[in-house]
Amino acid sequence: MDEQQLSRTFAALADPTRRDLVARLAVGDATLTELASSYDVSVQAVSKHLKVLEGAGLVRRTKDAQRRPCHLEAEVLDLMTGWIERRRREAEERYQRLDDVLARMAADEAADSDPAPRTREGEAS
Amino acid sequence: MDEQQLSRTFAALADPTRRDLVARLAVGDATLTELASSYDVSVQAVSKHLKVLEGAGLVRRTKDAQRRPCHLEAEVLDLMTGWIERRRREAEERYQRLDDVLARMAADEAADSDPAPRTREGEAS
DNA sequence: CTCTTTGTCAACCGCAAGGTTGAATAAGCG
DNA sequence: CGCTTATTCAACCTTGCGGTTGACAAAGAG
Repeated sequence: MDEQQLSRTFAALADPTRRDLVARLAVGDATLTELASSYDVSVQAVSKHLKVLEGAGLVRRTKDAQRRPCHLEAEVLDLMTGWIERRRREAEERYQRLDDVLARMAADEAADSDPAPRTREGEAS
Repeated sequence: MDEQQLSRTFAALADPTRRDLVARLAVGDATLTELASSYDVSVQAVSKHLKVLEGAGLVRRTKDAQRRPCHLEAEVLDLMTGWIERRRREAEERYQRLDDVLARMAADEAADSDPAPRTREGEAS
């Protein structure tokens, strides 16, 4: 059910401006106008970006008079790295399994039953 | 300059179907129809998804007769984790710095009754 | 050669993303 | 109080995404 959370977080970081905002906030909190001054888009656009980051749980906006300092909520990033590392590990395991190599050879043999030159099934020439 | 690469990779994984495809391919290579059978969308839609993943460098399609096995290129994932971990570390460092706590206190004080609101570290690094 | 399997290409649709401008709200400042 | 600053809300526009259907290419299988 945190699939949505994952989607939102990945989508949030898919935008270069938003990534830059996160990078900027990783260093220190900042307000909208402070942040917006770094980009050539309107303040409203940056506000929207921040709202997206907020929706992804990556940013929390606190209240201070009429300005609203943004704070990076870095723990959410662990959700992503968790997901990624899992796939990474699975792929690694698979790569190292002997069964896999054998299965690959069998599959090749089934595909074209000739004495094939075995490197990897990849580059067809 | 691999900003684009990052954007493409994050965007690719922002879609739940695509994430599932990656998860599926992390376990083992598969063809289009094999993969498509798991989802309730058309084969063409899945093909598009694979093309996106391919564009992000996450998948490589090899040729085998009329079918095209898909293989996960897991190293690209490291690009993301690299970026993420960097921000994570920066945020962590910042959190642990004493200066930061002091600045926070000063900022709080500034909010209440303040003569010198210039305590925030700007865009130094 | 014909038929079936596997996958791609092309055109189209609905919708949300990212951007704009313009007006509105909220809170310190003179 | 009225003005300025900081932020948001609302309407609108253009693009791209994820999906569809329909036609087409390529390569085994009969």
